[in-house]
Amino acid sequence: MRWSQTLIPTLRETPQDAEIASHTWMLRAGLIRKLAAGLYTFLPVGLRALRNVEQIIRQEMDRAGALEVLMPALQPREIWETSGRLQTMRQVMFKVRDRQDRELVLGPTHEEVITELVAREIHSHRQLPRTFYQIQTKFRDEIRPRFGLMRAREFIMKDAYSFDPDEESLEQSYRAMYDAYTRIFDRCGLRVKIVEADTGAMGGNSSHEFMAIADAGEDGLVECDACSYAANLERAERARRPATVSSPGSSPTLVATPGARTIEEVSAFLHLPPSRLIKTLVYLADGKPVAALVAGDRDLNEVKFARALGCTELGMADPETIRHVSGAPVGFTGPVGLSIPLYADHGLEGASEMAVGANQPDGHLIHVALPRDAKPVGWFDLANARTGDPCPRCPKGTLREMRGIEVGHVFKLGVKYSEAFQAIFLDAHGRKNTIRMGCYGIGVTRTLQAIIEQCHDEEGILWPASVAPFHVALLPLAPDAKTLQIATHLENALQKAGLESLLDDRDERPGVKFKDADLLGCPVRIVIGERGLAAGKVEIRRRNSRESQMVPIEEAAARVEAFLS
RNA sequence: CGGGGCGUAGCGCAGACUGGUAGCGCGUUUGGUUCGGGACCAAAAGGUCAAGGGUUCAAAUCCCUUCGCCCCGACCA
Repeated sequence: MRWSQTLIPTLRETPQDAEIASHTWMLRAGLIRKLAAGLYTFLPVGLRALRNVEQIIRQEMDRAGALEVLMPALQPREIWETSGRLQTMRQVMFKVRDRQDRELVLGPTHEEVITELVAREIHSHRQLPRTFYQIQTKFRDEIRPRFGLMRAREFIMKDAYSFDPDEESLEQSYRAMYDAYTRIFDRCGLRVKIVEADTGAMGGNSSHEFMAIADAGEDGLVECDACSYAANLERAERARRPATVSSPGSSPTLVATPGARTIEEVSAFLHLPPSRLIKTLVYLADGKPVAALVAGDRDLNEVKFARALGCTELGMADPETIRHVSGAPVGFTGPVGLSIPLYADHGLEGASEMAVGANQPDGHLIHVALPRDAKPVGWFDLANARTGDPCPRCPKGTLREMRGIEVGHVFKLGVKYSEAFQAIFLDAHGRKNTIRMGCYGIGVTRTLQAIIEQCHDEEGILWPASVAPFHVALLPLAPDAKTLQIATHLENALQKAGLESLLDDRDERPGVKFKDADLLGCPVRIVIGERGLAAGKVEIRRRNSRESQMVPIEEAAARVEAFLS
């Protein structure tokens, strides 16, 4: 490919909307351009990299025995009624109407479509197991599109769906996808952690997320330093450790804390660290007020709280309700004397000498000991896990927090969709059975951005060879015919070796070509300049290590191959 | 949807408080010189200052409304 024949609009400055490195580089290297919030055009170079990621995914899916299909993005609303997700996913669904005023949905995912298909076409155990996949555009009306391709409203996803006759077979299909995902992200050059995850709106019983480790990631996760435990923060447990019981000490005493509402304010006012305060958070669980108690330096995890309560709807209580149940404005609620059910984090078991809201305006209680002065209905793991917490799975391990980008997610769905769509088969004995399902997603466009988030430096992108839009950047420094002729010769030699190159044939000064080549980030750069040409040599340089060497022109292609293997 | 910020040339920004000529850098076009880390000289093009309304002799600037974009929270690949 010749630079002068394509469109690579590199930018010298960071565009205003770019907030994180990968977004900045995608824009500056001319890979994508924004049309509107969460909607992006892939330019030629960006598309090449995207296709490379897709190809890796396709190869590994095929290798795992999955069958490629292509389903419509436009879907009738009826199938969403059948699954019951018209309601549960309504916030993210784009809807359109046809000329007869029928409502259609732009597919945010394809469980409904594939299950409807399978219910029609698969009737026998002889047709099972099967796994289908597609690489296709999804539409989600995200509450907040963010960071370029990281969270877009229209994006490309690889989604796969497995259909098995029983749990054991599902386990195998799940494992096959899990292993394929591991290989895919490895081939893409991504460092990922596999974590236990919450199943969310997808439903089903168990799931794992593939997290590309990055500080800019939207998800928190924890990992044990001793065993293999790793989990999304939404779900991460922490071991319950017996409290170091100190004697309860003096009885609760009221102190005036005018205007001190937040943990920080109370902490500063009473000269106590936040860990010595107890947060009392009033929630409405299926309409009934309840309170969660966690240490002042901890965050309540609502997913865990909902699980402890066994409720279906959970939300923070409004100020009116809080005033009603506690007799004080927001900021002065405490467990002592509170008449609603108290759910306490197990880290507070046996805690004494704590400070809590006094349930009256501008007052807090000190010298509070928990089981003595307020009796929770039980002790639960309610707070988010964090660095330093004990591992829930092994005796010695300590958890460590990190951030990640969710690039893949695998679910064991069970029969949620197959029951709704009557996906039933006859087993070897002629008995009717419901098909077991699994579903497996990779955010393809997100993966591409995650790669850049992990592989860049202060000059630009550092593509792994497997996904690089070009293997080699060819830079003829002088615009004369002879230099260009050698560059063309090298282009052909590389092509014969199966390597793709970008020949920068623009009439630009060397500095501009160097800067743009660094921005683009092809793994290898060949410079054809006067310095080497005098000795019949060109310079070969690796983008990531910046090592370079002069090699004879005729050996260049072979040397590049060696670099890339 | 709640909170915060921003819309001025293709990109990055100044001008706004204190109303009166639309400006800077980069990029673009043409000509010339230059050619191993974002060159230099000369000339040129490019703007209904997001949109609509109001105040005023006069609005990019003050007021109101709307729209768009970005960031922080609840959702997800």
